[in-house]
Amino acid sequence: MSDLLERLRGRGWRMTAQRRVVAEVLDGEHVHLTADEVHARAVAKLPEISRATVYNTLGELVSLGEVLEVTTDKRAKRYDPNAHRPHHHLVCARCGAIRDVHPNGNPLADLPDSERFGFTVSDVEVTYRGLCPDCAAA
Amino acid sequence: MSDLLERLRGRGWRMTAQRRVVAEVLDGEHVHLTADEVHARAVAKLPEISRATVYNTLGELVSLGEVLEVTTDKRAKRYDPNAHRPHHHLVCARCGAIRDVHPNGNPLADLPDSERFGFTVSDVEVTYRGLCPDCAAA
DNA sequence: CACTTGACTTAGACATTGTCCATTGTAGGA
DNA sequence: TCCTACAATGGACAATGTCTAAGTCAAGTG
Repeated sequence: MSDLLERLRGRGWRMTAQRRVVAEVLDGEHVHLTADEVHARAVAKLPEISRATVYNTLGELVSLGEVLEVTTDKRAKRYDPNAHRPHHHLVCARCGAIRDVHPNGNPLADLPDSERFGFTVSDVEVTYRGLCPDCAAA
Repeated sequence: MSDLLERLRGRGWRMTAQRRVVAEVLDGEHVHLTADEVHARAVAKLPEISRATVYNTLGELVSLGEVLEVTTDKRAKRYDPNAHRPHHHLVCARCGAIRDVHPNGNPLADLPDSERFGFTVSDVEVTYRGLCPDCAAA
């Protein structure tokens, strides 16, 4: 177990069995799960956990900055527990596989003031698209 | 009217009243509409057009490369008629306003081979997030 | 340790967005 | 004009996410 639970407790998070389970699911597998996948794994550990609680908890973890929301495709949002190491994503256009990638350079610096329209720009999200080796072969 | 309809006809697109209306809606307003907003505007011009047809037509326009799908938020996909000038997006995290932006550099070149995992990378989508002037003031 | 309080959880109804299918209509060529 | 394949319709269905009212429980207090 990581220090995720410790950090949350330190922030005054009320610790419940449900929240612990959700945090454990995210912490245990470094893949990009949908909310429903998180729920399915949580149910395996705590059968009576409800969908609403999973959604609530995920939303809170996102607000706290412990987890990132990734919306690569039209379907469900995915949750990325790797929030403390900035990174971007590479998505297979056919099968939807997702890899974390670390491009060179800083895209934030590439947006000149003249293109900011007065916005306070705080974040960039880069999604590379292509075909994974398996789909390219097929 | 632009040459969008001409291009489509030239590609062997069967021209129907419904498709013309959808194309006109996208062509007329250079904003980023959701599928439902497109449908609403289409209904204003052709009351009996169905939702399924709008979805089908939008999907075809995307396949043809005449329109881009943008998924900036958790909600609906948006459709960007500005498919022929490559650009990226700047989104207000609070109100969802979207602007087209043209950053310097080429993010595709910033992804080293060692970070491509054998993928055939063909496209990049960059989404800047922040607060628009109105939301920053509030 | 028991009490108290307000935050947390639950179940399920509801909302939104998108897809599918069988039927009906029609564009465009012969 | 007539045919035929392609397109449109509308309504059911699916997937994802949100909300609410009522019950439950973590954690601080005495």
